[in-house]
Amino acid sequence: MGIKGLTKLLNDEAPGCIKEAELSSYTGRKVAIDASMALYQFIIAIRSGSEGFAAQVLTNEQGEITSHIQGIFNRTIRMLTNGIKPVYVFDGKPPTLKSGELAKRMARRQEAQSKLEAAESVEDKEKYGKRLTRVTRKHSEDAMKLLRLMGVPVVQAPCEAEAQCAELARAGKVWATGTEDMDALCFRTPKLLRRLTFGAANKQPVMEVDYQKAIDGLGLTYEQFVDLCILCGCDYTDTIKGIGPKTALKLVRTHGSIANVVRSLDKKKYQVPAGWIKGSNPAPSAKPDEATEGEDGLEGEGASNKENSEKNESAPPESDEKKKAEDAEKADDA
DNA sequence: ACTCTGGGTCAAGACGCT
DNA sequence: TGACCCAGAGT
DNA sequence: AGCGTCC
Repeated sequence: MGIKGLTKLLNDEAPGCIKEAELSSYTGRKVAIDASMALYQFIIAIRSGSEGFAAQVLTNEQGEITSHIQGIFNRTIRMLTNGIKPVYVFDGKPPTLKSGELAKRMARRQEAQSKLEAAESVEDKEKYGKRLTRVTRKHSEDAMKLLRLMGVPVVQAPCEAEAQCAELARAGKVWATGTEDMDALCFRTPKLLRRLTFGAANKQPVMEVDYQKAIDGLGLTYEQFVDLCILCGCDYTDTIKGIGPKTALKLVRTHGSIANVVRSLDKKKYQVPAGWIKGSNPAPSAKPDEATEGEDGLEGEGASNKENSEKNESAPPESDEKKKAEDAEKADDA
């Protein structure tokens, strides 16, 4: 996923929305985390790197992967001891809008598959092996079980995890979304935290993005911001050749909406992909049942964040969210 | 000359001992 | 996937 | 900081 070049664009055009802070300044906060994303990173990264052989994931006696368990266990412990309260959100059914992108991924997957079979060198084998890595249903269930046993709240999202994270944040159930993926901003998470890790070799500070300051800084409404993201290139649509972040921002500012932008484009110069955005913008509303209500202005989260520390009521936030989402169908990979 | 896009690359966790 | 670098196209 | 280990 991800919006191509959004970080850089925000840095250039709305610098006020990004700030860096020490981990300690987040103690006491609840943070929603996209679990599938984390699991994927762990499975990619946690390997026994024997020299001369392709690095292997950790497994149990049955040959089942355990890297994700190592990873999520350590990280969660680390967060808890640092006073951060994670809420892990698991993906549900992928939105149908995304099917195009998913098909592309499948194609890339198969390409990697065949390249792996043809691979000679250790490096190639490793490279293509990693490219084949996926988070399966089983991995998610392992993680859920572990987290429940640890007493850490788990949420099953009806659809995309990032969307549910943002929704939890908007509802004040958590203070922020912790992710590397800027998509969460499109779902209006009031705060987005990047690099929320606690490695002993503490590399870089936490990066905090404020949603309200971001759209204010860009001078856009929420709808325009979504339009901008679509133009920049996201998971839901193809892009228009020749239009990147900079010009996309310029165009949206000038024309007000994506529909107007498309209308005013010189079609000879820019090829608009077939079947592109019709009239109204299809905001990636990823919560079929949940997010549609409560569309009204939910002010005050972004600006007056300091007071929110008291928002952490003693009860874990999972109870009602979970119920609603429990029956949602899950994506599974064959 | 400058700005931007696009296509390539690479790396991707966390611990504890030294 | 995202960050980065470099090449090339466009302004 | 670097490096081996985690299964």
